[in-house]
Amino acid sequence: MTGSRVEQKERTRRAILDAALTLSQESALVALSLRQVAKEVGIVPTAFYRHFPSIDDLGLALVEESLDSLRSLLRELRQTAGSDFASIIDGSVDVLVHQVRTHHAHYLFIARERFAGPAPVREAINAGIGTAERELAIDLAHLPGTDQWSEKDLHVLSSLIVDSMVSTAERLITAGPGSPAEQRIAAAARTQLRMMVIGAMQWRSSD
Amino acid sequence: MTGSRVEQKERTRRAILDAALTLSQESALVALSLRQVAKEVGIVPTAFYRHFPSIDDLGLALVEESLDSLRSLLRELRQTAGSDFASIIDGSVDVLVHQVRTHHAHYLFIARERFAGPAPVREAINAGIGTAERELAIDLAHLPGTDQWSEKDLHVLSSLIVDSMVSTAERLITAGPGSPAEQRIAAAARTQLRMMVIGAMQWRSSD
DNA sequence: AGTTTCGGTGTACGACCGTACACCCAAATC
DNA sequence: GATTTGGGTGTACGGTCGTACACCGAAACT
Repeated sequence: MTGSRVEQKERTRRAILDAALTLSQESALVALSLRQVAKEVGIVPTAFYRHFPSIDDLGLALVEESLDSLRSLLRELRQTAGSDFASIIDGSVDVLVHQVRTHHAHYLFIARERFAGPAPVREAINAGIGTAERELAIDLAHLPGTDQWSEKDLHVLSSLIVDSMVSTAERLITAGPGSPAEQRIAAAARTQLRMMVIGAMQWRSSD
Repeated sequence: MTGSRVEQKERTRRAILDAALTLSQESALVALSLRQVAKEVGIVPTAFYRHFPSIDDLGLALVEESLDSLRSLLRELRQTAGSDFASIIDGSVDVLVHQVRTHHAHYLFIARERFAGPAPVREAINAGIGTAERELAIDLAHLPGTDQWSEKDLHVLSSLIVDSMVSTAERLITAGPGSPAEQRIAAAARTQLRMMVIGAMQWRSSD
């Protein structure tokens, strides 16, 4: 085993996080025991405390990690340029599908713990989604046609879009990466986004 | 204690279901122990088996009960008539808010267990939501303006609306019944539904 | 009236849980 | 080279878990 002491510690910490993420995929965070994680990692139960004060703190670290995936998704979405709405939508859905595929465990974790997790975990996740809605609202304000929208309406549209994306992500998770349903779900998400954009563009004029 | 033996048994069964629903509101179904439930009901742990073969079967019974609430919501929504779209939307959101208020525990249970519950529970819940989408699609087909929509597009719109309602319900749950946020969430839901309807009405003509 | 049925009781077992405590030993520090 | 540091070990404790088993007593049945 190579490496200095701090490298070794970091490696064990990572192993604990990975084991916890793997184990929490079947079942849930509340049903995760310190001893299960320790056994999976290959250390004795008490050694766990060298890295985390409690299982709850492990859970919180897992949320941070999963929210990192979410934030990278948002970053990638913002960079998804396109000449028209249609290509922006297509690109965004592609990004979503790809991200859910490559960070499947993280998004499954978020979906699971958003409502079922411990209170601090739930709050952290909902704060992350709230941030996504607020950032999207800012982006929407820079789009043509939303010049004289109220801030409230901007946020309502933003949360509508984010909700739809979250639902799509959840569907993608339960469908499983690479499944035949994946393409169907992606196609439906594109259509839904188009409908929403059309509705939004007509909004002020018919209000 | 009045009542025949079958009445008494039914009363205890109800007490078990109520206790389980109450206990599962903090934490989750997987973190629910037979002994906790028995203690809450006031019976000895082994007496539990006189009513359910296992905790999982209790969970399944709880899902059925919660899905009954969901079905009653759908029934009520279908009866929400109105002369125009605006009044149908307003009435529907009122029904949703009222249902989530009066059956708070059931909808919290559904939100929690939809992704975090045991596999049979998850499947039952998603089947219930799928049914809602299909029924809404049928209703949408009877509305003016959707004459020449494809079946697929009908279902895409239907799932968009249902997703939005589910998200609204989840928001209402976490906001808590009677909270100041409730009115804000309801108002946002109305706006979202209006945007979706506008988008849908323009759909074919711009496709 | 005698018998059966059955919801609820009480005890008991082994498995797993979190965690306190004393200990070991190699890397890091001096 | 002597000392300190700290990740990992092994044992041990009290608590909770699901569940098997024998038993009780009143309602239900014959």
